[in-house]
Amino acid sequence: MRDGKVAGSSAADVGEPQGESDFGAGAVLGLERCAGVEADPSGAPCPFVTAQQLLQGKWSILVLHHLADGPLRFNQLRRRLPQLTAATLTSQLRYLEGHGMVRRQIFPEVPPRVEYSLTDLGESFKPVLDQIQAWGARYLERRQSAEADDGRG
Amino acid sequence: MRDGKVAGSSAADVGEPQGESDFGAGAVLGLERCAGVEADPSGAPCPFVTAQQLLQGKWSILVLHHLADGPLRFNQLRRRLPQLTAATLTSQLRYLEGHGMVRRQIFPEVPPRVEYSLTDLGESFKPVLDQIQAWGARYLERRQSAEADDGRG
DNA sequence: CAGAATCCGTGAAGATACTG
DNA sequence: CAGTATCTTCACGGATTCTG
Repeated sequence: MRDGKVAGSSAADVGEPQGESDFGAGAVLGLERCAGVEADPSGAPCPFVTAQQLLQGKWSILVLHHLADGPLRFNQLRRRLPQLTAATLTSQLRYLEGHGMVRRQIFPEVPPRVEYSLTDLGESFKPVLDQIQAWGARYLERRQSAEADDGRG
Repeated sequence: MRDGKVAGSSAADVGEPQGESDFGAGAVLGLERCAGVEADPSGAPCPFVTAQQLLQGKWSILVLHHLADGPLRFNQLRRRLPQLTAATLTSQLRYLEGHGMVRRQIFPEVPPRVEYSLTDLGESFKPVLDQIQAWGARYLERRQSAEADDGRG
């Protein structure tokens, strides 16, 4: 659904760069019961399912990563993710915003300006990004080794 | 493609629970150039793109998480992920195996038995899972707070 | 500059039935 | 038990067009 019409729901539409009311918009991840994870039979939702739903997308990690460097404007993000079209970027941004990961600040200037930044919850995602980067590097190293050792049947 | 016919390609088909040749099967993530990430203009592939491609799926994280607890048989995994059909699980497993994350050991016993476990590379993913869990928990906490504070518009 | 609306292609995931 | 094969669906993401 995140692709359809949302029509300016949250308070970020008023036109002032406030910084609160990031969360609690009602749009939360569809937290299933972890599909039977044994780690927490108390009935609590599974963090992994939660994370999976957020990271499911093709760009979520990338967007969050770029935003982790600091606030960015719409087209700045586009520049960093050339393969991402405006429509998709908007969807991703709205999705992340709806989940309290990203904050949207509108500056009512003459040239319209909108800045995206990580919320507190989004900031808390940084360690994940950090580990992901570390793992990715390891993966790439392994790949190098595999290439160097390629053809040894 | 990971959904189509693979017809026993890797060496894990021979019938003995060996433990090498996990990697280097040739099937590696399509490492793009990070879509213009400024963090590494040297031309190296982006770890985030790599990770994103692996985590793209709907179940990858869950499967890896369960496997992180220790080796599991096919139906053990199915039991832990009831919503996952056999076909999809097979695809996921093959996908992860092809990327060197998961090892498949076939025990040529009378009741057919196959065990899945994390490879060394898969083990190296554990920190990511750990951080994901930590973040997920934080997200859920935030959600609780938001619910408790709901309606304050 | 920033975003909305719409249509469309792809492919991952699900259901079902069959195999060894 | 541990898959495999096929069909179908549908959400994701892309291209295009239009607005303020």
